[in-house]
Amino acid sequence: MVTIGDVARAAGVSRSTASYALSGKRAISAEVRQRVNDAVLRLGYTPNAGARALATSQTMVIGLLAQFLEDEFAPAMLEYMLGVSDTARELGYDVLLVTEADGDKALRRITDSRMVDGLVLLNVAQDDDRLPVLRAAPQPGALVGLPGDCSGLDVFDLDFEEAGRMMVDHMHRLGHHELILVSQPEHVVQRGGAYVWRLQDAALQQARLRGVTLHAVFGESRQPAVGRSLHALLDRYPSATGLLLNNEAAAAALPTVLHERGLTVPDDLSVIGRYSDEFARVFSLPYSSIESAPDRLGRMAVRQLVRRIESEAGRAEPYVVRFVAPELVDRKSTAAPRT
Amino acid sequence: MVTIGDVARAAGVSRSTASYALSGKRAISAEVRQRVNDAVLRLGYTPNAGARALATSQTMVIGLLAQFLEDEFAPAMLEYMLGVSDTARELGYDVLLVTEADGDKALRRITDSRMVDGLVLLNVAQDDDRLPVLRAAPQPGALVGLPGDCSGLDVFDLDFEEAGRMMVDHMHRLGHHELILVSQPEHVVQRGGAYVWRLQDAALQQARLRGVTLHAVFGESRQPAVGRSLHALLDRYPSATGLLLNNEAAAAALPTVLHERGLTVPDDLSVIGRYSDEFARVFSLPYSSIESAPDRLGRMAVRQLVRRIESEAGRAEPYVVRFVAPELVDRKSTAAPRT
DNA sequence: TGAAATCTGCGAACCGGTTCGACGATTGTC
DNA sequence: GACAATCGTCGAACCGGTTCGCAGATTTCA
Repeated sequence: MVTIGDVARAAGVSRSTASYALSGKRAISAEVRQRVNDAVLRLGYTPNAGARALATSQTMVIGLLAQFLEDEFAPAMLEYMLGVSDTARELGYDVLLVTEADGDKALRRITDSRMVDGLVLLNVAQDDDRLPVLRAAPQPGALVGLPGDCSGLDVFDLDFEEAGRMMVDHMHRLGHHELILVSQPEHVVQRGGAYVWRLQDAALQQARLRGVTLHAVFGESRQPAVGRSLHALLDRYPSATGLLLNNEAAAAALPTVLHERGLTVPDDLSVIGRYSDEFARVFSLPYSSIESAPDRLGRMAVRQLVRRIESEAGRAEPYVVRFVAPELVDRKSTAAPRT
Repeated sequence: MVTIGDVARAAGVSRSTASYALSGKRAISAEVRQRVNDAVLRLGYTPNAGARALATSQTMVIGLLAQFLEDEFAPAMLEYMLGVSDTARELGYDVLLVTEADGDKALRRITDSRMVDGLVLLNVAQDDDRLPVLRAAPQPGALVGLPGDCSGLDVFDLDFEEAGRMMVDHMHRLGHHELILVSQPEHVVQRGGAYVWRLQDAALQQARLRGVTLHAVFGESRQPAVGRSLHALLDRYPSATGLLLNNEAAAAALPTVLHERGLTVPDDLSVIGRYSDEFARVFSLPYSSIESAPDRLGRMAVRQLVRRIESEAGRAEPYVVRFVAPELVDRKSTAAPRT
C-alpha cells in the first residue's frame, strides 16, 4: 500500500510538505507541488480513509437509514434512496446504507463509532424511536417525513394535507359527491406513519367543507389481500364515483379489479393516486396522481445536511421544516361522474 | 468523545489492558475485566471506527455497487440490495452503497481508500468495466450476474438458460406451438446485460428442439412505449398463443393491454414472466413466473464474500460460479391454447 | 544596511485504536 | 529451595494521515 510517506520520499520532501502540497492549506512552491503531484500519479496514491477520518474527524460519509417495515411499500423507498445517494455523491460524500429493523440501535452504532458525518432518516414516524438518538448524536441529521416533534432537526416532506385537499377538490370540481379514500394498511398507521392520516384528515375536512361524502378506509399491502379488499370496498360503496389512492399497492392492483368488475376509468369511476411520475411510467399505473417527488425530497435533505456539516455557522442556524407542494399529473383518469 | 484512554483511566488500568480486556485476545483477570466493562457502560464507550480501521486494516464495511442505468428496471435491484444489506448486517458488516453511473471510477475510489473490506457488484455486464478494477483491488469481490470472464471472483446468478428452457417446455407441454418472448430493451442488451440473451438463446434453442415457433423481441422499459410495443407485438403475431416475459415493465403493462384488446388470460393467451414472488404480490402481477430469487442471490454473494474476507485461507480457495435453479410459481396464467 | 515581514519547508505531536515485547508476581516441578 | 513456566499488566511503537510551531532563506521597507 502506498502512503503519503512514500509520496514524500519519492518527491524528496517531508510528509507534512506533501500533505500541504496536496491540500493547499499552506503555500508551497510551484516546483515542489509539481514534484509531489508527479509522485502521486506515478505511485498511484490514494489517501487512506480511516487515517484521514482519524486525523480530521471527518469521514465524508453520510448515513442513510431506510427501514423496510412490514406492509410498507418498499419500491417507493428506492426513489428516495437514489435521490439521497446521487446528491451525496455530487457533494463529495459516500453513503452508508442502514436497513436494520432495529433503527435506534443501528443509529446509535453508526453515530457513536463516528462512521458518518451526518444522517438522513427516511420514512420517519410520528413518534420515531430514532429521533432521541439522533438528537443526542454529535452529527447533524435530516429527516424525510414529518414527526410529531421536529426540534433540533431539519425536516422535509410532501405537503400531504394539501395533497388530500387537492384530491378532494379536484373531484369536487368535476361534480363528484361520493368518494372513497384508500390509505395504507392500518398497520402502517399504527406504527406511526403520520403522512397517512395527515392526508386523510385533510381530505375528510375538505370533503365536509365541500359537502362531499368521503369514505376513508385502510388498504392492504399486497396480493391477494389488496385485490380482495378493493372488491369489497366497491361492493360496499356502490354509489361512490371517485377513488383516491394513498396506497401504491392498491393503485397497482386496481386495473385488474376494475377489469374483473367490467368498470372503465374514467367513465364508470374516476381515480387519483399519490405516487411519483417515474413510478407511474415504470409500473404502467394509468391514473392521474399527486406527484410525491421522492427524488426532490432526498435531494433537499442531503443539501441541507451537508450545509450543516460543512459550515461551523450552519450548526447553529435555525432548523427548517420544509414541505414540497404537491402537483397533479393528469393521466385522464378523472371525469364528471355519470349521471 | 469518550476514548479507550478514558475507559482505562476510569478502570485504573493502562490503555493496552483495557483493549485486551475488551477484545479477549490476552488473558486478563476477571476482576480487571469487570472494572473495564463497568467503565465502558458507565462512560458509554464505543470504539472509533476510523481509528480501529487504521490499526487493524479492517473496516467491517462491505461496498455494494448498484448501477441504475437507463432502461434498467430499478425496483428489482432493490430486492438484491436488501438481500445484501440484511445478510451483511447479520455477519457484522455495514454496507456502503455506491450508485454512481461511472462504476469503475467509483470502485477505484472505494477500494484504494480502503473504505471497505470487500465488494458486491450487482447487475454485472458481459464485459463489465468494473471487473479489471475489482481484480486489481486488494479486497475480495463477489458478483451477482454472470460476466464473460469470471476469473478471480465469486459469481452468483440465476440459471437463465434453464429459465428460458423451462418457459418454453412449460408452454410446449400445454400444447402451444407459437410463442413470443419479450426481453429487456435492446439498450440493456447492447450494454452487456448478458442474462437477456442467455435466457433468449436457450429459449430459442429449446423451441427449435421442440418444434415450437418462438418470436424473440426486445421490449421497452416504461410507458407509454411499453404499452404500445406490446400492442404492436400482438398485432404482428396474431396466431401466437403464449407470451414469455423477461421484462418486468412489460409484465406490469400487460394487464391493461390485454384489457384493451379484450383478451383473457389464460383462455385467450398464456403468459409466463420472470420475477420474484414478492414482486408479483406487491405489484399485483397476475402471471405465473420463474422465481428470480434476488434475496437469495444477494445473500449467497455476501456469505461467500465474508468467508473470503475473514479466513486467510479463504483468500486462496478456488473461486466459485454458482447458479440458482429457477422455479416456476404457478399463478394459473397458462393453459392449453384454444383450438 | 539592518530590522521586520514573508515565504517555504521540516520535525514533532496528535487523532484513537491495536499489538508486541518485557517484566514482576504466581504457580508448578523436580 | 531453586528454576522454569505461566499469568496479568504495562509501556511503547505503530497504523496513515493532518496540523502546529519553528526556523532558515529571501524579500520588503525604512
